[in-house]
Amino acid sequence: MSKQRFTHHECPVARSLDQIGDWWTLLVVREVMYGLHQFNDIRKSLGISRAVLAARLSELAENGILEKHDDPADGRAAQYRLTEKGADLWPIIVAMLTWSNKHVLADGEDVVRPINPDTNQPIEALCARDSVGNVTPLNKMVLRTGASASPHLSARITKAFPSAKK
Amino acid sequence: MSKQRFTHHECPVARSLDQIGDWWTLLVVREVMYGLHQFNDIRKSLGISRAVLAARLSELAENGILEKHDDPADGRAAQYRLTEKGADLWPIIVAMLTWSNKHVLADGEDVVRPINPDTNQPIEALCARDSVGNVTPLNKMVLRTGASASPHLSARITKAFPSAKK
DNA sequence: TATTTTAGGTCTGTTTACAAGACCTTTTTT
DNA sequence: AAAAAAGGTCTTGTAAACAGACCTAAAATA
Repeated sequence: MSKQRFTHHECPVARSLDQIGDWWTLLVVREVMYGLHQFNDIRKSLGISRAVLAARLSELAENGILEKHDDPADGRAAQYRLTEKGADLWPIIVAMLTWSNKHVLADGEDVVRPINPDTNQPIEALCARDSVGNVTPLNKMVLRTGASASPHLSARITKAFPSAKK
Repeated sequence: MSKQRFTHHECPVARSLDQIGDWWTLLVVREVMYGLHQFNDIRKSLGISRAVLAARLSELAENGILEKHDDPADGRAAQYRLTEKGADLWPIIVAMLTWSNKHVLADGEDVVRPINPDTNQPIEALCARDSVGNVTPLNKMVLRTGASASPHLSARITKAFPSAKK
């Protein structure tokens, strides 16, 4: 059987992994975020093979995460740009960066840190703003199922997050 | 040549993908977060093959994301529990959930939403708290390299985030 | 007690994905 | 006109994912 896809999964996390869960995909997105827009620049920076990069780029374009444009200055070259959907992957990248800085890198290693440009201070933790403007730490946050959830998933989530009463 | 690993990469994002970048890994973590702790429960819920789940669980344990405990009530069973490092993956899961709800799910589909339990309101956006307590939206945040960064990476990040002056 | 079921794996054969590098086409530079 | 470069595709070898059979120890059942 072919590699499983998660499109049929109910959980939104699984369905996002279907689009960005590949080993290389988020790294390609990161390279574009960091300012590389051409095939060969991305390829050299990542050390990825041509065939795999071509496949990833075309999947990312199919999924509306990147757009391929003609380079106005060079008829051979293409320009890969993030769509809004692609730019919205930023919080995921930042969350991974924060986790990695805390748990993966060696003690004292200081490679890249997220910074609040207003205060010039390093970011300490991610948090969440709700629809009335309140801010809460992420670890206090809970999940609740909505109208599209199956009874089975609703039961699981309710059990896992008992404090999220309706 | 074997599948590439990202351990040797400089970027923390790549190095986190080395531990959690596999198709199945984050889904296994999510299942444990949602309250499944036994091998067969996770396997049935995900529809993953036995061999692949065993491999993922043992990698997750090697990387200190899960711990395998004996079930005190059943000598056959094992209990997989998140470590602090594993529990700290929560922001990544939430970021993916938020992105998926906005960009992957169909319009009007409402499966699982993050909720602020204090106000009972849905989460609208992720943000970041810096070391002096200021909160800033994630899309304003910038990156800055630290002492361990190579000149090459420093140049790239500085160019990509010109507003993050030293 | 003997048998069956269950938990948690490992093993096998097949299919797919990834890797390096050769090759190709179009456009640009020399 | 020739060479180089951009952005691929194609080929071949290796590694990993898949389904399902098989295995061992513990628990439940007859």
